[in-house]
Amino acid sequence: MTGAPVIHIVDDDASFRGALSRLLEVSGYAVTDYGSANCFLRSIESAEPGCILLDVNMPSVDGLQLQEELARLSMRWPIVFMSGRGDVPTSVRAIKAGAEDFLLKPVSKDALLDAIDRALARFAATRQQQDQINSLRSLIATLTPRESEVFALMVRGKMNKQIAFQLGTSERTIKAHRHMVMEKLQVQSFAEAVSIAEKTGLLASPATGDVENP
Amino acid sequence: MTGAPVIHIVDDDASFRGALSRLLEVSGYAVTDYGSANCFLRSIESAEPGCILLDVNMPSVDGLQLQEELARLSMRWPIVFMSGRGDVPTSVRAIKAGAEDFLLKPVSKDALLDAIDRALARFAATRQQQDQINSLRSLIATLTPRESEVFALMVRGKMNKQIAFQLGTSERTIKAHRHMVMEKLQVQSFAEAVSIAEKTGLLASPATGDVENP
DNA sequence: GGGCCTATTGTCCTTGAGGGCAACGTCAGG
DNA sequence: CCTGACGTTGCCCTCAAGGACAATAGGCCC
Repeated sequence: MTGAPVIHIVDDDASFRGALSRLLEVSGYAVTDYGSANCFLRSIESAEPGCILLDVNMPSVDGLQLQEELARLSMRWPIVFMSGRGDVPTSVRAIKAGAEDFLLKPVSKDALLDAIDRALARFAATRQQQDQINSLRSLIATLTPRESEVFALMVRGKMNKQIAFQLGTSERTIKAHRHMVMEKLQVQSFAEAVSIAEKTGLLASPATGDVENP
Repeated sequence: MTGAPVIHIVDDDASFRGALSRLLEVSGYAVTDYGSANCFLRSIESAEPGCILLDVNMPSVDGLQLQEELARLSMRWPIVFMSGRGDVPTSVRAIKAGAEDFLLKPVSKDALLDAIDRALARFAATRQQQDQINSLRSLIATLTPRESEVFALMVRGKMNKQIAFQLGTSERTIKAHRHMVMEKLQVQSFAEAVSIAEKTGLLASPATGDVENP
């Protein structure tokens, strides 16, 4: 099922959509197509991840609006726009919003395949690093509230005794929590723990009620 | 001198350039202007940092070429393009290469000031984080070659004895180097050292001849 | 040759981190 | 009422990290 990434075509012109589908399929891509933005949005939950070939001018919800909606849903799949009468402001807006490319109809086959390749490459790269962050976050999610507090303080370089004081408990307890943190995060060294905190943005957030070390 | 950021106008049309300069000056900006891309490139070393208002269509070196050249020089100042007869592919290329905006002549005053404000805001944000990275890198630059090796290994969670073995020296020596590293990086805790390594991309680079810990 | 920096190393001692073992109290579920 | 997860803590022991004090050796500049 989740083998190769899928190319999702969204265009209200059925004949164009069909032609495009066939073109991409013979080029070896997996393709699905939708006649409208709403149609795509409805099936988005079950859709295979991949990139989107999106027509700008569509009735009801146009391409840019769909792009906005996807951003709101945190669906950051790469988008390649296609437009018949492309104007500069529209293309600028699309690209600034993160579109991979903005092609003018009639679309040259080479340009299209090139854009799709770049989109898929970006997709792969993004997904890989996103997966990594997510797996780290899921590890962190297994920490109990108390362990999270200890984690946040230890990766800021606080000593056990300082953490104990700040949390109003004993050093031995902190050691116990710390042990659990290392175990749950599946790291062997303190350095790795700090690295995880850094990658997941934990160190960027404000120190929770930090008291400067005397 | 280095007070407010400067807006650098690059356009071959002298009258347009003049009008733009006056407009921006009365709006309270510091402005310099250049009649060609080469003219700008010649004075770039001594130029005040800021953003660039760049005409696309110029003889000899056009706006996009200047953008490329600046990227090659790692001059990542925000660029606002202006073009008389803007076409979609050109604008797409400019934005994809990182331009802040792409405006069509005649440029509306509001749109221009808005784009400039965004460009300057981005400039400030970028510069701030860049300055932070640079100051960290300059700290790292004070490390001797040997200290750098030790630093790279310690932030990967290696124990002193492992580092000593790998570098063919004694544990005591590593302790001495480690001490110097902490001092030169001006950090009190090991966690901060790891954090610096992470921020400066040191942890992303391949482990130098890493030997797995038995 | 003398002075200074870098790298190196040793010994001794202190402190911090971490683990083993054992135990206690609370609170939510079953 | 029993169980299990969570938070808690004491005692003791080991090992790693770090500082103090001291010393050696190679290079480089004056």
